[in-house]
Amino acid sequence: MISRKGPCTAYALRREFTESPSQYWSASSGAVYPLVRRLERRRLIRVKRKTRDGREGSLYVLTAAGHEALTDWLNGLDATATISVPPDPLRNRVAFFALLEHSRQQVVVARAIEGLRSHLERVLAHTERLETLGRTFEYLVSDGARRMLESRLEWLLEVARATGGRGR
Amino acid sequence: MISRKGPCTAYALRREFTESPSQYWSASSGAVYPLVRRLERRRLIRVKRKTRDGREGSLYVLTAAGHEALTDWLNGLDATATISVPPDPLRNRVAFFALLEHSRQQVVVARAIEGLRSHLERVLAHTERLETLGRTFEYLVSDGARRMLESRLEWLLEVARATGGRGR
DNA sequence: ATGGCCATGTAAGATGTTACATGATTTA
DNA sequence: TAAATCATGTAACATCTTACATGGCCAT
Repeated sequence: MISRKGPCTAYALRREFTESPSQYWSASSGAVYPLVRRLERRRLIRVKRKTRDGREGSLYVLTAAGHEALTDWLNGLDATATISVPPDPLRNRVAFFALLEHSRQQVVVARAIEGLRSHLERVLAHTERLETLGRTFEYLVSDGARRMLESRLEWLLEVARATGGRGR
Repeated sequence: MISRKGPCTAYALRREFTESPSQYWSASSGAVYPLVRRLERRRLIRVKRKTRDGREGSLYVLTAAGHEALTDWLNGLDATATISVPPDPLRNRVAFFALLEHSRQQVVVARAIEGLRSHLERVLAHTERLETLGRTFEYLVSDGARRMLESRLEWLLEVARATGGRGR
């Protein structure tokens, strides 16, 4: 993120995390400020200069070692850990679904389908906006999220058939 | 897992994690033994009896509070955090792909596509085996993983078009 | 009877969460 | 100018990783 944004403060990074539509980034100050210090200690980033408002605070940039670590990470796109099935709290719960009463299964799956549909609508709108703006990689990322939601929705419909079909 | 397996030791739980095709479970002894203690301290599980081989070790079962926590968790299937886009290290890297040279982008994406294809074959075989065995929920979970891989593969092909189409 | 794996752990260090503290800046 | 918010943190606690320790079981 520092490489993409240029010189920025720890707080600016926090904002990126906070505003991300993805919920998997640790945006708390207790996570970000110590993280920035560790990156500095490991010489992957360095202070370019102090901020010029009255506050304590620094603008960080990547070091050469930081750039190298970044391209290494990007080149790991084809690593097995990157490629193999990502975790999914929805799939994870269904794995233990047999422990739930059958009637509850149907209720909860039906509600999840509704929730997924409305979430999908929002993501789709966002994806189309990025496409018309011509922001290629942002569009691709959003479209990846959209595809994942669609595939999960179809899958949930299959789950609903499997749990509903045997009922009563 | 304790509820599904019946009385079992911490080590038996470790085995389940280790053998899971998903790589997101912490199977190290340094994670599992302390976890079991915490669950016991919080009265979600309790010792049913000691093991009968010569070793120290206990068989654990759920308490009433543990059953309640489990069904609460399963009923959270439709919560927003459960439903919304799950994290994906592949998508995450593509989000920063503009920082990589164009020629590297193409190489790495092509390799990722190959890797995804072969991974998908293995998961597909596993899914079909579970279906013929009639193990409904295990089949559904595996099929969810398969669908996710397929949708990511199609998406990667789109990424390849987008990065390749603009190249020289 | 012994070497290798099974089973049960512990210790140190890394990282994240939650809650709090403190001063600067902005806004009503 | 008082209240709200911005910005920069710290502290305590929870959890996970990596590496190690220890003793039981089992096959040769």
